[in-house]
Amino acid sequence: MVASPPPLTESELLARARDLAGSTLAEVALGLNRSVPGDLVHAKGWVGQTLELALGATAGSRDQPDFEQLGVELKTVPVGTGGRPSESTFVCTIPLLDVARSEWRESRVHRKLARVLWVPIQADPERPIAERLVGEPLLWSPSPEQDAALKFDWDTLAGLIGSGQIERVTGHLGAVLQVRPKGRNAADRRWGLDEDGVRVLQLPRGFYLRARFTEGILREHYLLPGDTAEPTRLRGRSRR
DNA sequence: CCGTGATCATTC
DNA sequence: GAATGATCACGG
Repeated sequence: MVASPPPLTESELLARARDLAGSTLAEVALGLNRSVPGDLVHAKGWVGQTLELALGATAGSRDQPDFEQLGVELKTVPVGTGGRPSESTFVCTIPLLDVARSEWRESRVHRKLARVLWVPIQADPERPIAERLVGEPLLWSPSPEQDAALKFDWDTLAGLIGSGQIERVTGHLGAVLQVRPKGRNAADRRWGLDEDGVRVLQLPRGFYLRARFTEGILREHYLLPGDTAEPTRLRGRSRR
């Protein structure tokens, strides 16, 4: 068995994803003739790319939905103990030169998040990559409230960047959406605009969903622990 | 060369 | 510990 052909419908995609739920990453990789890295230091995208292959995603690195035919984006999300996301979720890079002229409804963020297949992946650091489990998938579109929250942050952040105030845009801004570096390293540069509209080289950045926002998405669909109070268990104690 | 797949690792 | 800023591999 090798990579799957693209699914023809959302139902088919969802069915495939459900079939993978409960498998270990080693089992998924074995079916694809893929080896499993011992750690992710030099393979940070390995989990996402493996699931893309297993589910028949087609877009590669192009600025298109992973499942082009369906307009669906695939996102694996690492979850720790308690099933809560342990990382933010990368959405897309920011087109520094023309973000000023774009609008929310036409933005990359809006397009990417219009339809997302979330696949939680068990990712306790202690657990070897091979033994991590694939979780139950969730096919999601933003609720009106979620869309409004995303738009609010996007308007703010894109507005700052578009007006050349990118230096003021740190990871601290945004309730649900944030901007963080997204490049080869801190020396990487892309063309952007300064406050006078002059082309200047800037650190490339991307939009990310805060883990708390993703947690809310998962919580709508799954019953996550933590809803019930777990008052002071282990509070104030250190390990070992 | 750039965007996508993300997680790492240093700083709060 | 959590969050921000930095980093790594790959495909087209």
